[in-house]
Amino acid sequence: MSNLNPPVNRLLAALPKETYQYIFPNLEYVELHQHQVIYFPEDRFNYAYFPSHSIISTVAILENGATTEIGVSGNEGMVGVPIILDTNRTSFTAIVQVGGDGYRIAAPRLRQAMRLYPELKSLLMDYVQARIIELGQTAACNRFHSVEQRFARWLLTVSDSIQNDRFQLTQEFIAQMIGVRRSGVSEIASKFQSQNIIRYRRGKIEIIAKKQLEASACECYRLIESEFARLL
Amino acid sequence: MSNLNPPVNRLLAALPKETYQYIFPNLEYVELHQHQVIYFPEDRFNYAYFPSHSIISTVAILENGATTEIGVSGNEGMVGVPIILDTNRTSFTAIVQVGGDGYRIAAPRLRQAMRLYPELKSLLMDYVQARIIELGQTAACNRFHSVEQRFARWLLTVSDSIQNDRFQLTQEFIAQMIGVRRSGVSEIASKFQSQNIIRYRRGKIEIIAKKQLEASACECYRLIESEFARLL
DNA sequence: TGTTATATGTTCGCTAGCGGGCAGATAATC
DNA sequence: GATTATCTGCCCGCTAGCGAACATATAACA
Repeated sequence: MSNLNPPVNRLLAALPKETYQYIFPNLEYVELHQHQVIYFPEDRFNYAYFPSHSIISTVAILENGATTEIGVSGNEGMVGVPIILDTNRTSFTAIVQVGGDGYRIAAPRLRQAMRLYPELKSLLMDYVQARIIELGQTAACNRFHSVEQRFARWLLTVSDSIQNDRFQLTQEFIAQMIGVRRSGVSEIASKFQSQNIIRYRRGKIEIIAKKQLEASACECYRLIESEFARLL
Repeated sequence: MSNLNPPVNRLLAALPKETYQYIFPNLEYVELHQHQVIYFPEDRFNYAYFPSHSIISTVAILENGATTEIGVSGNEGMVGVPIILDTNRTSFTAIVQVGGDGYRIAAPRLRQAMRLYPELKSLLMDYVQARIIELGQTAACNRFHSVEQRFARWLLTVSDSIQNDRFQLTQEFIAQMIGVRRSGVSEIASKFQSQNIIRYRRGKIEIIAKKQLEASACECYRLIESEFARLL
């Protein structure tokens, strides 16, 4: 499933060599399976996850069952912000969106490492700030941007996160991520396909014209993308 | 304008006495005027603000000028999360929503105090976590809940933040906060008024049936409210 | 190979909320 | 008191997206 190519985790890779070398032996390699739930609301956070070839989504689930994604963590990021903040609680759900592999580290170890290595701590704090900007922008995006814009943004984000133009995702799942009806996704997907922007077939999607997809996406894509790029 | 009654800032008041007594002399009393901008996107954060009798909103402004509130800071909270995270940057705008008074502290001093007093640091980290939950829930709320639900939620939140059932806000301003047309607010407001839930008149609003307003609000109100209550 | 489960295509009626504009009411100002 | 600015009420045509259902195509499996 996962080609064990260069990118381990770009966030960790942004650390100074010495720090990285301290951290690395503390990491445990893990396979992440699509739709696997990393944590439920109110769960304790025992581990922080650093995806390598995989994506973990953080989603909010409302009382009526409606869901929407509020954060994406690929190999440019991590899952477990509450650990960084030393709080251990959340009200969201984290679920593997694109299966693959990654690394995890026990919460106490990560905290200890943050105490020992100020660069790690400041990197992770910057990461939290980037996630906050992502969240705020997503709130506005959900309010004002069309399904087409959000779908385009989302495809681009996923593609960036795994650094691959192909991935496996059903329209049903995508619909839950952007918080719309499946048939809404279906309509836009077939539109994009007819414009030769994407190609897809039963859960396999390929982006073939990234530029045009960017033109269809809302400003949120660029803004958030640049926010994470700044970190790395 | 501001009745200098008990509540200074409930977040700070949640600190142990000794810590609070250290912090307090570092605070500068400030008047906050309605619509005053505390910071613009990309501004440096020179001060953290702790509202007393006032509310500061954090809003996202899109390229087309559309605005929506992504966080509310009354006397249960503060403005300047990036200072806590030691990052000093944001992409949002903070604006005084309800004028009154508050306290501010220079960013370096706050950081120094956080180093000296672990309780302060952990309180503020918990606060950041609460704000993150508020943000994520707001993102979902913006996606799924009706204008009526969001308006009701918003009125309740404002009322809680200043601990007062009356406040001064025009429909135009409210519309910008919840990200809808002014006439949308107008319609729901007159509906609530006819149901004897609120009373209003040219920018003065009064909640007269909080219970019923809660029934009209979405789950987000309770969830976020309990999140902040946990802190204090 | 036939059967079943899963993924996608498509349609239809419906409504919340938009954009925009105009009129009336109340405050503020001169 | 007269004038001007601000705030609210109301209305209309319009559309994006919903909910729900049904049909078809493809993959998985017995």
